[in-house]
Amino acid sequence: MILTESFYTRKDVVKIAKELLGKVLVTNIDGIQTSGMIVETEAYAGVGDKASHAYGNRRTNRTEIMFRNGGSAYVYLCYGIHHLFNVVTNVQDVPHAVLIRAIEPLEGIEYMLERRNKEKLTPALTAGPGAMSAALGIVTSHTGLLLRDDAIYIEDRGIKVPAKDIVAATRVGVAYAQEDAMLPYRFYIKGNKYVSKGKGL
DNA sequence: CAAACGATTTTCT
DNA sequence: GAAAATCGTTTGG
Repeated sequence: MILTESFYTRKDVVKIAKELLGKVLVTNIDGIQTSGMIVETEAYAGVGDKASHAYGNRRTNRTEIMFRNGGSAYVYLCYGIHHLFNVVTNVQDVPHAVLIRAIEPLEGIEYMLERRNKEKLTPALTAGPGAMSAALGIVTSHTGLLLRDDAIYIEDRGIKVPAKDIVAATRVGVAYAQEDAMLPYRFYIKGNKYVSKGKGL
């Protein structure tokens, strides 16, 4: 079943990040359906989190999406090249989000390979936030879409991830966040090949 | 209005 | 292992 608004509007973004592991992210873009199981996420706890774009209640045109009610997509362009896909959580005016960092390809693998200009399936196809977005066809113009729309949604296919297979670690690429960079806000499925290497693990 | 920078990936040495 | 690619957002003048 497709996750409903009540899944996203809960207040514990760290818990949601953990629960998203094993869920299936589906995109329907340009008439092509592609999907993959989420194997790696990161929580961004809004106002009090220096690594978040919304730290200190910073409200700009770009971050406005995060202040919405949970269940929207927040797509951000990084380094002018990479489209990073986030899920907005919590209720209106609380800018929490979960960055989806990696998936294990399920459907439409041939189209993902084509989008990424690759010949054969390797973990590099979807391991990492920029790579994953490219494979699924996600771009910044999808920001603000509801995750209940046809274009992008997340569903529960009954995949259960045992608690012992969920690993908590520090987030990637947020060294500038000082003490908040030490928080165990990154979660991934132990042993899964499609988990990104990151930089400091 | 101009300048600096980044929740990354790829490629070259 | 190191550096480049590349542009929207943010911040300062």
